This record gives sequence, structure tokens and C-alpha cells, in this order.
Amino acid sequence: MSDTSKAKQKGKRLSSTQRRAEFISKAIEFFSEEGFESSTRSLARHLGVTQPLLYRYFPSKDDLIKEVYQTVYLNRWQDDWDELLCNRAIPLRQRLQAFYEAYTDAIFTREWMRIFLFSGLKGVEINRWYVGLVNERILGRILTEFRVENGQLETTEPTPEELELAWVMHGGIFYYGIRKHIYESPVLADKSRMISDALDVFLSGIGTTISARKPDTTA
Amino acid sequence: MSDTSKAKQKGKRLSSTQRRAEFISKAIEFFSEEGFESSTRSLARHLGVTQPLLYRYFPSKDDLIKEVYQTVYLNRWQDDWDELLCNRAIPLRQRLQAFYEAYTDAIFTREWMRIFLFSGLKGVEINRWYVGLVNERILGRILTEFRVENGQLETTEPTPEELELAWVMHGGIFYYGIRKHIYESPVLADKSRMISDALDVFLSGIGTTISARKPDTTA
DNA sequence: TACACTATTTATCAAATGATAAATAGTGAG
DNA sequence: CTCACTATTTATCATTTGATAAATAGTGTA
Repeated sequence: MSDTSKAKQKGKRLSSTQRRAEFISKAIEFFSEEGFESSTRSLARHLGVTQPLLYRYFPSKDDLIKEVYQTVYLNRWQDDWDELLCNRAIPLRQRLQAFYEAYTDAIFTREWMRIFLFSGLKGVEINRWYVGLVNERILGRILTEFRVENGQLETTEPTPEELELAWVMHGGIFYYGIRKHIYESPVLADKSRMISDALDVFLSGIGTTISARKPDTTA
Repeated sequence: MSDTSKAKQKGKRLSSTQRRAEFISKAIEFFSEEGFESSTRSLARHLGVTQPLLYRYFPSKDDLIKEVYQTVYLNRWQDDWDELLCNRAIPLRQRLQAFYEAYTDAIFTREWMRIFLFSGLKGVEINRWYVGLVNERILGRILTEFRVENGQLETTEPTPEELELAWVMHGGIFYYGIRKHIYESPVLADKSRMISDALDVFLSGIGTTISARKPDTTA
């Protein structure tokens, strides 16, 4: 009923910037369903415009895809998550629960999960970059914060074994999203509960399992 | 240097059955790298034959792809894994370690992981079937065996929360394979150690976390 | 109203695609 | 050696694909 939706119905002349934004947003919808190998004609049909119009806004299909990546990957990270993870006024367990609820709220969508996996299979740079971001901005921090809360040396680097266990925890949570949105398989409805259990298990394990097997009392 | 490799070098006349097997095996290599949207011509080049020859062995590209699925998904499960998981003469912890080492030895290959994800994104039936297999043949059993070992009623169905926690454990281990073979990201070299830690954490958690929060003392 | 500007469409191209039919060339049986 | 058989290639088709150029049609401005 709004101005824009009426304009879209008739399919006539949107402003350049509006059109561009609409193209990217609908290209995300489209490519996340059909994969990036799908044709520009099919995409244009989905957009309700003719195929050559795409080329007035993007020099090539590849450029459009890159814009899709940018939009999907970037600006997904909320800046306050950094502070949340490192806010030592709150118990770590609470911080992690809040973080993973917010984080999974942001990325557990069919669109995001599928584009993430499609681009991962293509081995594109931005995917590798994202994995690095998870490694340093989430898992590395969690391990540091765990040390601090347990009165250990903050400066001690996490061992590879600890980092791996953090990845297994993170991957377990992430896989819930894959099962739900990629496999479309039934999952526990209560996402918070899943996160809570995963965290409990991880935090009790990182304390006992790791320290017990490889006590770094070298210093 | 062998007969077959020489024959392949000259590219001349293999027996029908040999050729067919070779096509499927190399199609797995090829599609796992390039994705199923890649062209039959490109595949033929990879095979060292001309493209129409493919159609003498498979009615259509789709039929070839189905054969690829069959070969990759089926016969991957070793029959003795069933017995291994349920062999109550051995402590559950040991059974799980042995099982997951063997299981990941079987599926943590670049080919398998990539074809699994490609087919998952396409939503093909065989992928859904496989997820069901993991659910019942691995995770359901683990939970049952855990009950038995802890003197609980074998007949009691696992709660959804328990099954979810088992999925998180399994997903965490599986994600190690994704990170290694899809993201090509560095992982802990010692896979056995990763499995061991994941299992320790899971088994200690399933006993305390779950039972503590939702004690099923209804009966 | 008339004009300039540009968003959009129509028409089109060359290359790539899945698929088929006919021609060719190894191979084994007699 | 010859001939039938079939594995393989060559030639080809109709579609689909990414992309471009030219024609058309809204829209704001004077």
C-alpha cells in the first residue's frame, strides 16, 4: 500500500539508489535459495525487471555477487558484542549466554546460513576472513576471559587444545543452525536451552578435562 | 605403470563396466571440487574423454549425479560400527572413542565433506535420509547406552534436550571436518585428542547438566 | 508545454550448455 | 585375416547464458 510497494507493482522507474538497494536485497533472497550459479535472467524475473537492467547497476554478475557478500557478511557484527564478551563486571557464564543468544539471533536465518555455506564451498576470501574473525573475536576472547575469571595469567596464550575445544563448542552451536536451516531437520525448539546446555558442558569441561590432561605448570 | 593406467594414457577402449566405474569415481572427484552445476564438457575433459561418451553410460547429467550420491553416501557405513556402539562388554567411553575415530576417518575427506554439503544445500532426499541415520543409528543409541551404563531404564526414551545435547556434541566434532576440508582452516592436528576432549566434555555434561536441570523422576 | 535526462525495455550477440545422430576405430571370435 | 560388435569421436542442434547497443518511456525543470 505504501508508495514504494505501489511503484514496484507497476514496475516503473525507481530512483537509482533505491533500485540498487532493492536489487542487492532481493539478490540475497534469490541467490541464497538457488545458489550463485543461477542465471541473471532468473534473478531478473524474481526482481520483476528485465535482465539487462541489472547491468546498468552492476558491471557484471560477479560484481553483484561481491556486493551480496559484502552486505551479508559485513555489518552483521554488533559492536556492543565486543564489550559484552569482555565486561568483567558480569560473570562469564552470563556473558556467554547473552552473547550466543544475540549472535545466533543474528546469523540463524535461512538466508545467512545458506550464503555462508555457498560462499564457503567456493572458498571466497570473505569466508576465510570471517572464520578468522570468529577465531579471534569470539573464541580467543572466551578463553582469555575464562583464564581471568579463574585467576590465571591473562597473558598466557590459549593452548591449541583449548582453542580446539572452544571450536567444538562453537561448532556444536553453529551446527544447530545448519541442521535447522540447511538440512531443515527438526531441532530443539528452545534455542536458549540448547545454548545454555552447550555452555554448561563446555565450561565444566574446559576447567576439568583440559587442565587435568595438560596442566601448564611449566612457568 | 599398470595395465589400466597405460590404457588410460592412450585413452582407448576400456571395458564397459570399467569405464562406468571410472566415470563415477572421477565424477566424484570433479563434482566435489567444482560443484554439481559444472558442465559435462568440463567433466569429460577431466576424464580425458569426449563429452558425448558420458551419455553412452548415463542417460542424463542428473542420472550421473544420482549415481555419485549413491556411491558417496551408501556403503560408507561400516556394519561393525553398529556392534561397536552397542557392545556392552566395553565401557561406553571407549566405544565412543573408537567409533568416532573410525567414523571420522571415513567421512573426513575433502570429497565426502564437500559432496555432503553441496547435496545438503540442494536439499536432496538422500541427504535428509542421512541426517535421520545419524539421529537414530548414532545419537539415539549413544543416549540409550548411556542410560544402560548408568543403571537407568533402557526403555525410557531420550528427552529432546538430551538428543539436542548429543547433536551439539556430534555437530562439534563434525564441524572440525567442515573447518578442515571446507574452510581449509587450520585445526588441531591431533584428531584423536579433539574427539577425546569432545567426548569427555559431553559425557560429564550429559550426566550433570541434563539430569540436574530436568530430572525425570516422574516414574 | 517542451525539453533534457535517465530508468527501463527490446533486440541481439557470441559462447557455453545438455543432448542426439552419425561416422570411426579398437577388439575379440571364427 | 575377416567380420561383426561396440567403445569412442566428430558433427550438430536447440537452449540458455552473460553481456552490449540501441530504442523507448517516465520524470523533473524551465
